[in-house]
Amino acid sequence: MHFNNVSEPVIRRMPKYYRQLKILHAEGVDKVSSATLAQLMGFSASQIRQDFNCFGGFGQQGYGYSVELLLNEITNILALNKPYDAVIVGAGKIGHALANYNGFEEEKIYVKALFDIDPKIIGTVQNQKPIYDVRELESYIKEHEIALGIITVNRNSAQEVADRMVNAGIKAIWNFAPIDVVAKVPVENAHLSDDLYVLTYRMNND
Amino acid sequence: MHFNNVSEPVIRRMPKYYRQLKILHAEGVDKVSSATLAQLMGFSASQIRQDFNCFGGFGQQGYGYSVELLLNEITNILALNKPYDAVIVGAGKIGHALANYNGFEEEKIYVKALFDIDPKIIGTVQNQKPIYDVRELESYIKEHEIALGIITVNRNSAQEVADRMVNAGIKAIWNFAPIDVVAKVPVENAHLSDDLYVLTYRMNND
DNA sequence: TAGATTGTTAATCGATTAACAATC
DNA sequence: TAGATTGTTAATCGATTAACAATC
Repeated sequence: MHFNNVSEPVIRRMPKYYRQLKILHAEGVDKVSSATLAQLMGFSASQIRQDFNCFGGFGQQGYGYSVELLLNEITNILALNKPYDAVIVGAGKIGHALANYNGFEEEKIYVKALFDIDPKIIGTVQNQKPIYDVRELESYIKEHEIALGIITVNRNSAQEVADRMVNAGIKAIWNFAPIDVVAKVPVENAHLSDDLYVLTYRMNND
Repeated sequence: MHFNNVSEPVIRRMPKYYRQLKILHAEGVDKVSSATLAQLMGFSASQIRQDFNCFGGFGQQGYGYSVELLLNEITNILALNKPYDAVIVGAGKIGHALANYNGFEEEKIYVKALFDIDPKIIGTVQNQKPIYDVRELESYIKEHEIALGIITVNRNSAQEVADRMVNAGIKAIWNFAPIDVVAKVPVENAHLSDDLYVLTYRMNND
């Protein structure tokens, strides 16, 4: 699959459709119209139809959309139909929280190992996840064909870690350090506190 | 301060300016032009000037922007010039990771307590943060005039916790449960995995 | 068939970029 | 003063919404 000319806002809405359709599917709903989905999600029906039609026509005139079929299509679009192995660099609180988040395995994203520089925790296993010396990062990524690199180190080391991940052949980076990491592979910079500042803004300006 | 008609995209860029200006300020830079900032941040100079002028004219023709003055203005706009007390409901891994995140106190956001339903941890203190019975949530919020409620429970309890927070007088909600929480106060739903799915999409479609 | 709802084109709306006069 | 850069208006671009023919 290769979709070109799909705009950023459309891509960002796809995970939201995915979540909503999983809920409908779990509830046993088997068809949904763009109008119903619009009401559930707070989008316009028109936008929903436009969005889906960026990837092909998944509906049926006069009927609507089959929840199961649409969910399958979106699963494929988001490439969540296959497993991904991941590593986390930075075995601090956030690293461990992510390592133990159950939602990942539900989507076949498997955190295989954590990496750190602290000799006190290197070599230990926490919640079935081994913690290795970060010096072994490149060889581990290569040997285990790790696709996803998760960065939970401090802001000073984040870019260096990203560079090393890319050199070792990682396919995408999810960065939680409060800095914009740059790489030639796809990157998502989480920037949690940006959302928090939007909250403080709204608390005082709404 | 009350700014109306500031569009969503502009609001979402303000934290990014804030971060960049803090860096420049820490580096001792004392003036910056929209062109320089544009280059640093990957925005257009025109957009930067438009954004700032939503809130007032902070620059000087022929000179540019004073880093310190601009940082102060944006700090005020984001209302980060005063302290906020916060509580976290859900003392699991993510709850603890957030409770111990140093970046908060840097912005005068103080996590005063965590709440949980697990009798095994209720009454304990972890990293200087007490864990209380969630039944005490409302009275604690009222008594300590807590402004910010952070939700790190599972998806089934998140909306109920949000409702209880609002009833107790909380001013804003930051939700990490994988569901859209709705409230009459400002809410940010983190939805971390949405970003992850954008990564899997891009891994396969770029 | 008639009713419903999609797929898709056209119209509108809003956000970004360009341009330039104001002015430091 | 001359050069630089803002603040702001106008032009462009892109995203959303409206409309409706196609069709199940």
